[in-house]
Amino acid sequence: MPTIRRKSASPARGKAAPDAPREGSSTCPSAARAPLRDSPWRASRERLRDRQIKREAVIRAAAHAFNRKGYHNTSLDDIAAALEVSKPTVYYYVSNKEQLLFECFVAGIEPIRAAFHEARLMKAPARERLKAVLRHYGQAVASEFGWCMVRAEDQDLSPAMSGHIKALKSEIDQGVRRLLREGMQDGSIHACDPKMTAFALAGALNWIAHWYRESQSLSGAQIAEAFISVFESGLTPRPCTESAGPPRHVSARLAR
Amino acid sequence: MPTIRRKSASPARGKAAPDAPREGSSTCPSAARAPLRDSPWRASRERLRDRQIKREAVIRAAAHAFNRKGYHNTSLDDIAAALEVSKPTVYYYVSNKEQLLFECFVAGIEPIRAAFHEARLMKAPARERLKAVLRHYGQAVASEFGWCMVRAEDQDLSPAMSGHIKALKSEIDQGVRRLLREGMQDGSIHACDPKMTAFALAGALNWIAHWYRESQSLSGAQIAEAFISVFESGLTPRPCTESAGPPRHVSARLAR
DNA sequence: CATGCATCATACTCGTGGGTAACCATCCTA
DNA sequence: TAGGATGGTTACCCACGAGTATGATGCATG
Repeated sequence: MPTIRRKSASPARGKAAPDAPREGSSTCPSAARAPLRDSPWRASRERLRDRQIKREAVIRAAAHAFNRKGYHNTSLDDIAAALEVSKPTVYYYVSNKEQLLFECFVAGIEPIRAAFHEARLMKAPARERLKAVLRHYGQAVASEFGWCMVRAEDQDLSPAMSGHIKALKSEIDQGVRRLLREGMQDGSIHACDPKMTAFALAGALNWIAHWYRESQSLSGAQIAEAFISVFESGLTPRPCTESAGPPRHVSARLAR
Repeated sequence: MPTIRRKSASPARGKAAPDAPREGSSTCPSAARAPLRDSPWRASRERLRDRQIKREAVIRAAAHAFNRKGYHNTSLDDIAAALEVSKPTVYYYVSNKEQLLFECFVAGIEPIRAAFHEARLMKAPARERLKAVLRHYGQAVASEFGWCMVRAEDQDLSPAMSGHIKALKSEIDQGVRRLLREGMQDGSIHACDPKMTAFALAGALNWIAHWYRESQSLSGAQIAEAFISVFESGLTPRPCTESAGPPRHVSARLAR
């Protein structure tokens, strides 16, 4: 009964650099570049653009599937089926499942980075800038990529990817802390421990990804607004301020 | 990530029992029942208790592994190896992997339910009762079962288990909302949307499980305290401070 | 001693799913 | 019009891990 488990020396993994289709990734530079009506390379460029579109469709399909069934419960066959193509086609656009998750993560977190950038240009007390960021943050978490952004576990990723993701997350975290500190300095934010406060804010918003479904009656923006009003005023009633604010969260204009 | 098939690394694996982390765990049904010191069934009862202890050790080991590597990245072989037994031994104490997760979940959520029970006996404004609950909540999330409690995805579980878990989670959620409403009535809590506020509170606390590791300098209780103070007073400075206490956690550290 | 139960190990089965090899179709370019 | 890039398919490989069949061991009992 020779049923010894095959322990073939080193299976497969010999192929260094499987990095298949060299993808620029995350850049769509030559979009509205120049007309060049009938250059002989026009077709080539169009193909390239097509490819990018398809690639993004793959990413979105993956995000959708992860969103519904979780990373581990989603097979690449599922994703392929959702796109009505075969599995190798998916592999034609993305090198492996891990990268798929990573791309979803980046797609989710990018708007938040943009929000920080935008806030940096605002001329307003730090609390207002923080609020602006949190608004975008909440919407990002409620977006189709929210799940991937929030639930991408480092445990599921190679050390390299995990490192990238940690760095991006840390950037966001540090940005929130910085705004908190600035707010404490310009007097627009109550004295607090920036680290813990940032954790609390981010946690509450991140958690949206666990319960929010597109079908919900509230939009991501509305939820973000509601959360912000909670954070802003806190649970304790304010004795000598206008407490006449409407109780519902829909009162975006609660700003004092 | 090939799991090395370790063999023979455990010499004379006869007895010695696993770590056996003691800990009666609050469930000693027939403890103070009757003396019967030398009943012929005494041995039998002792075996039963031993079994219970071992079973709990399995659960703890599972929680530990899930905590570190995630549910899907933990094989039952891993858990067995951590206990220095074989896989069928694990199956001897628990029927399948799903149940293992479920048990961890219950172990994590039980203290929170207890906290609600306790709070119900308190004679204090609702805000104080809520704070008491949140304190326990935060500690539970930071506990060894926190991961399982918070990250047990319904996607990973059969509909039946998923239903149980959802029910338990909903119970907690409703409890928080109720306290919020009570607080709004007795005037100890600022007017707010109880649903959204409960989501924000639970989210912030749940998220602790994502970043907290036992090794951290802060204990679960300290973190819970810090969060509570954030929620309590909010970000906006209070003009006529009725002092919600000094700024907690003086670890200001403006470095970086 | 024999019987039965409790406990645990060895050694398997088997479905699933990530990833690949090989091959095919079409269009662009030389 | 050949030859290659591009985009896609079918059919496979195979590691992994959940779960199990079978049986060994030890201990209490009758």
